[in-house]
Amino acid sequence: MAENKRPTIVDVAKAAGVSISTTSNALSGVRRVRPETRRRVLKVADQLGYEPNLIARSLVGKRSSLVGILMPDITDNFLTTFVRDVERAVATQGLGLMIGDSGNDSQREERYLRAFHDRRMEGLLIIPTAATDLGQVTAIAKEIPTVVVDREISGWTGDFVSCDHRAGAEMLVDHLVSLGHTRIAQLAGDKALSSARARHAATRARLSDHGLLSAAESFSQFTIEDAKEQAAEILRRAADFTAVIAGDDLLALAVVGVAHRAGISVPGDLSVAGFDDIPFAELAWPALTTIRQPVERIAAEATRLLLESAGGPGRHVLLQPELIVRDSTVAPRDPANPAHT
Amino acid sequence: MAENKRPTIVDVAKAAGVSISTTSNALSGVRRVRPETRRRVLKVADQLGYEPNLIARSLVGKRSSLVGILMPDITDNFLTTFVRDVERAVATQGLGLMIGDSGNDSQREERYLRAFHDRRMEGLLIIPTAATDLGQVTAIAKEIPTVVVDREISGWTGDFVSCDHRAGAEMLVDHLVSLGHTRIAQLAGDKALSSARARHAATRARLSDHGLLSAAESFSQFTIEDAKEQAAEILRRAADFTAVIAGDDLLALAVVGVAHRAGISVPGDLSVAGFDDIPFAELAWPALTTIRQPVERIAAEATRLLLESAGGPGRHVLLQPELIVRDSTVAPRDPANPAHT
DNA sequence: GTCATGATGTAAAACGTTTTTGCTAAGCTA
DNA sequence: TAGCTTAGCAAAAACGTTTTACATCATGAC
Repeated sequence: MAENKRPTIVDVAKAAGVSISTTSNALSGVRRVRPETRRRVLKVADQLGYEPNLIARSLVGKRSSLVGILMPDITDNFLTTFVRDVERAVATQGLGLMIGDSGNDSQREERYLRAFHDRRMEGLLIIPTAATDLGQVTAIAKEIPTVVVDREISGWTGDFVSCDHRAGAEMLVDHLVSLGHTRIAQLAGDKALSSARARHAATRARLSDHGLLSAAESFSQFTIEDAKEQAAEILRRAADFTAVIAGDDLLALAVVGVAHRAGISVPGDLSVAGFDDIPFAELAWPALTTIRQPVERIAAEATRLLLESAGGPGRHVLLQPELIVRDSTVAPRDPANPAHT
Repeated sequence: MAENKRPTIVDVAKAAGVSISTTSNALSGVRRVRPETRRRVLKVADQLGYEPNLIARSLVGKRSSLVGILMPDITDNFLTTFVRDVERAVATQGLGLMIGDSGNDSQREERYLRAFHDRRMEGLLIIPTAATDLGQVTAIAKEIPTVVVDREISGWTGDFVSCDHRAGAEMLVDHLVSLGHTRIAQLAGDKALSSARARHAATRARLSDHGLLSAAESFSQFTIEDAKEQAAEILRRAADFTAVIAGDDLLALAVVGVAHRAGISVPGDLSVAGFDDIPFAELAWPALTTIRQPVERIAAEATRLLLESAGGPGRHVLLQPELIVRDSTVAPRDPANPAHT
């Protein structure tokens, strides 16, 4: 099988009767070559089926043309969409995307970070966990443009882009209050995550702006098991509320499911609102009122920062979310006397 | 910033007072060096913070240590899980995963295939679309170990791994029939996809084995919009069935939603079954009866084939799915006289 | 006629590894 | 003592590009 070795640039050069450098220039167009020569080289390259070796190019150019993304769980529907949009964004720049899913394991997180470093990634997108090693990230960020997305790493001074979680939480509270709800419970997300904390705190603060208190509060991981458990828990513990604000759509859907099973109808007896606007929010029954994160813009901004790589002080980009009102939130039947008790 | 250039192996060699080759050998352990020398090299490398450049290593070793995965839509929950499991599997081999999401666009599919080829991937996993270019894939497969997953490309003679769609469909039919259903409709997936076709044909055949005919049949893309539309359509067109077998969980969930909105209760008036067992199947209300694909094993087998790369005739691996009975399927109220008409 | 200039091309260096080959000294056999 | 193996290390080739530094020649300005 010696004959089907891939042709290299020297094969092309030989066949075209010119030097390697001329071949390179003819192919890349970085320097002028005589049109006739150029045509000949191109033709020969085509005939031979020459394809430049990107690895060799990377070595000399010091550009791997690869960006890496590190995240705790790609099956989280928000992250899935984000990955898709990032991939689309970097692809238009001729870059590839290498993914690292740590599964919330800090050891694997460290391994991926090291791997990204060794592979000389051109940029890194990091969706941190609570355990993300600030020191390691900061060290790597000195050599590789790095932007942290969605959640903060405490102490991080580099680029950061995220949706305005606070604003989203406020929209949700305002929406429910305007519908007439006064007893609102909160099933917040993992309090170890800055995004979940921000939503939780903002919800609470906005409630108090309206002169209200959380009717009940609970926290949950963003996993299906825990979501179901905590949803059941909050419905059991306190029953005198007419609406639930969930930390994300997964939690909201869990609340809906558990409520139904308990004979509480949504939205009749209980309004439920989520966060993220994952694809299933629209499909679910009832369709979920939620806050839509501008995922595509987050992806676009993140890759933009990556490629511009100012090097100056950390830039913070906060993107505005949008309230999507669907069927899971309605006015309470009788605010003073909820039906499901 | 000249001082924080990354140290190379020659820096280490100089600092340790040995040759480059000795340094390389001491580091990699591929050839014996005197223990004392080895220790010195290791110590110096550590002090300097030396990290080998994987790109250079790739160039000489002709191994990119990267595998690529090409798929039509990563936001499809089945594929998301698959990607996660593949990533985990290749990571244990020290390999990275580069993703390509074609968004069902054949032009982008071709571009990705070319990019994977140029980057000298060590292996390729392909989840094809109806438009996947057999010629291109076959050509690339001559140089890069390639395995096609989940759906067939007609004419493909290489490695292939998939769940046994036929068996899954049969389980579903048997399950519904054993519950007492005799009028079963089918909302099949995209008929351009071999997997969806296989499920559809097997469902039909098994029904006929039981002496039954499809009460209604319809096809849908695996997108939310079309799913909703086709679900509504099939419920409108014919109402004399007591169960629906959907092409996947997304479609099943769409049927559930549309049915509820139309005042048809699931599973009271209508049983619904899906396929894939995506995470939401369990969370939904009612929890979805479905066929669980052995995603993790599919991922494991696919990467195994990739790395073993027999080179012989194409190997076919068919993995057995599992019936997961949940709440969305029950015995029909009155088989002869469905309640929802 | 000389000299700068621009167009075109080549040779060689560089990128950072791994691997092959060669060299030296020491140990062993006969 | 000659010959042979082996351990340990070094030198250099190789991987396939891009880029830099020259070389050549024609052109036009003065």
